[in-house]
Amino acid sequence: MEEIVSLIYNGCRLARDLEVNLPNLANQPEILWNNCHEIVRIFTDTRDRINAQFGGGNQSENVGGAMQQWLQLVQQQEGGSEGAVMVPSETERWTAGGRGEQQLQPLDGAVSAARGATFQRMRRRKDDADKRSIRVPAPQMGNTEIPPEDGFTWRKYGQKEILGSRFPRGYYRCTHQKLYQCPAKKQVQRLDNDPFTFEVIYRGEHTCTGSSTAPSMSALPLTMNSTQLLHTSSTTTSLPGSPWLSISTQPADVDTTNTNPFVNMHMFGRVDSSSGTVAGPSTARDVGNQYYDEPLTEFVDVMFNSGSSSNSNMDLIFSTATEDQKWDSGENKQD
DNA sequence: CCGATTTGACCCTG
DNA sequence: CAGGGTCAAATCGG
Repeated sequence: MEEIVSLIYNGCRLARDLEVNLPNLANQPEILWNNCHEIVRIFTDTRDRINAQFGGGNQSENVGGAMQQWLQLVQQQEGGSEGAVMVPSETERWTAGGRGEQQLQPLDGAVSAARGATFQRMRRRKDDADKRSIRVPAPQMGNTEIPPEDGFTWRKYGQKEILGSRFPRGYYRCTHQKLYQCPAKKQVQRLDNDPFTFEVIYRGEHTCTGSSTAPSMSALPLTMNSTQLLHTSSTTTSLPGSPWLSISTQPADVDTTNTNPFVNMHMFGRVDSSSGTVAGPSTARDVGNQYYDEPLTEFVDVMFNSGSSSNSNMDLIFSTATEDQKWDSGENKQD
């Protein structure tokens, strides 16, 4: 067991080092490739060991179940210590940077007559209380054009050139809007002065997450700074949370009474409620407040939950070399 | 065939 | 009236 923990720890450390050194390695693809390979190798090895140790099969479900059991044990050992298992409700998390909710309103006749719609579309403007603005770094490898994943599936319904902005703004709504009347929407736009950063404005809250067919995972952190981000996504849909995942390998970040380094893996979120200026992509942003830790259980859910998504999350986390290559080849989908 | 994306037009807000 | 948000037809892709 300790061996596995050590492996994971090493992998995380390597990933972090790689991220820190990314700017220096940008024009040294071979080193970059080797580093990525090493990380993948470690995690693949870890997966195999976990499979061997926890229950015979080699499928990711086994890993997930066993891991969850193990984590429950760990958490029991931790006792009810503060910060260990407190799961903020989804609503609390989603409203961290703002408040209010959004309901469909009955329309007045004129609009529906013109549009043949049954409900008047919601139109709220800038000072909308329901608006949460965050900034997330764009992926620095692979396709840097796509907005980062946040664990939900979004459907794009519009794109507009914005006056004074170099980049268009994309409009997304929750894929389950129709099915569950989920009012969640988001706008994604690159920052003019920092093309490696997306500004994402969330409106409305997800009402679809309680359903068994809706994404089973709960909302992930709204944002984090670039040094905490592991970029893995190369698609625009349904990678449940992985790029938002941040694994801290620095015990100082969390409760140092933990003796198990793996227990120090948390997810961090930071709500950007300000609209401060933005530094470059590799600089820590000075806009934050309100750090909060995601509990380990939730992290594991994200990693191992085999529930709703067609993708095996385990496969995502412990991607093989072939998956790896998608990172490099998955780019250039854009206009 | 069905769901997602694109894109021009429509319409509301400031 | 300008700019921004949304609709919906056309198109794309699995």
